Amino acid sequence: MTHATAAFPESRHDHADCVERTLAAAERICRDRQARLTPQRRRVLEVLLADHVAVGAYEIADRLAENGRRPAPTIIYRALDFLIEVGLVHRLASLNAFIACGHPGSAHGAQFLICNGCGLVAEISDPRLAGAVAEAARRVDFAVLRPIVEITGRCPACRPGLRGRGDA
Amino acid sequence: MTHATAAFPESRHDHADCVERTLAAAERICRDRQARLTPQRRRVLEVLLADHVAVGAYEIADRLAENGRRPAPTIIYRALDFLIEVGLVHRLASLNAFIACGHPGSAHGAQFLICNGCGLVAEISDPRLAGAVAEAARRVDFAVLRPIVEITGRCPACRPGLRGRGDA
DNA sequence: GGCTGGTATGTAACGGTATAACATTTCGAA
DNA sequence: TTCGAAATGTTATACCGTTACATACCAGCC
Ligand SMILES: [Zn+2]
Ligand SMILES: [Zn+2]
Ligand SMILES: [Zn+2]
Ligand SMILES: [Zn+2]
Repeated sequence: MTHATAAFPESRHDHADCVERTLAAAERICRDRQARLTPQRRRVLEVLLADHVAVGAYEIADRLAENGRRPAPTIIYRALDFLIEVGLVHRLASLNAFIACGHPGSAHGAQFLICNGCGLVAEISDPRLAGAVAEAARRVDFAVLRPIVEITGRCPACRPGLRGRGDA
Repeated sequence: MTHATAAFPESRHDHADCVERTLAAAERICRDRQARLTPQRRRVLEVLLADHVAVGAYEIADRLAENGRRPAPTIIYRALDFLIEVGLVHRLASLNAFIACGHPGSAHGAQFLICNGCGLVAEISDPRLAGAVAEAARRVDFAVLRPIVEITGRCPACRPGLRGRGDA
């Protein structure tokens, strides 16, 4: 099992590198799109990259306040709109919160596993799940525009009876 | 194609009967559970049954205001909590709104197709889709508690190039 | 009947989420 | 340099949902 495919980032994964690579990708994606990753927008993205947990807009404002003035909600929402538009951030409807995209750049259907123990959010892109959604819609002649799949539950680390995965 | 299995209620379906049967089922379900379907709660359910569209809590209050005083939000939310608890109502996270359950009584995983043209919401209970969710979670060792599947799109009636379904 | 405790309803205030409307600044291209 | 578009800033407001506490209703029991 490689790190890249693990749905839940291991606690020991090199998060500094994780952040750095995502920011580099963000810069590249925005350049390619001729979209401007301004300092504001970048700061919002950095907040979301700080950990693999969904963060609300007001919480983002609070964190940005730590070095400077607290931006008004509208500032945050505009930055988020931009980041979502270019595919760097996803909104989690069930949490009213936002999270950095786990694999930006490639067009992808995303589904989310949300741990209600530690708050970790895993973004998966499961073609079979996406296919099942498409198929269910097709069966009733429904044209899909925006499929939302958000699964709340418990991540492996937050289960009491946690046993090894057999690869240790 | 029978009415009972059509995901999107045909405009010509006998909605009065649809409401009546659901209310009867609601009475029975509450009796079985020794839960009290009080007039308040029943009125909220009736608002949600008025059509197959999701309704927000404040909108429910507005509609109840038409015959009497407008109940405070907390009244509405308490009724909704009750109705959700006994399985008569679902909450749609992506709309911050509520809808009457399409097939109350039987335990069922539900997925929702939400038309952004007419607002109609179809509740489906697709075992293959539910299975795909369970399988995707299992693959990453995630214990599912509450799977949310809400698919926004266009219902057959709201598509411009609508062609017959072959059964007309 | 009258107590009593649990359930349901009523009321007021508040907190969290998101947008509207409008002013100002920044930036890149002509 | 001028100009228009994009981005940011400011204020106010709308919408969604909860907290805290008071009151009313409805058993079962004395
Ligand atoms: Zn993504
Ligand atoms: Zn966890
Ligand atoms: Zn109906
Ligand atoms: Zn429609």
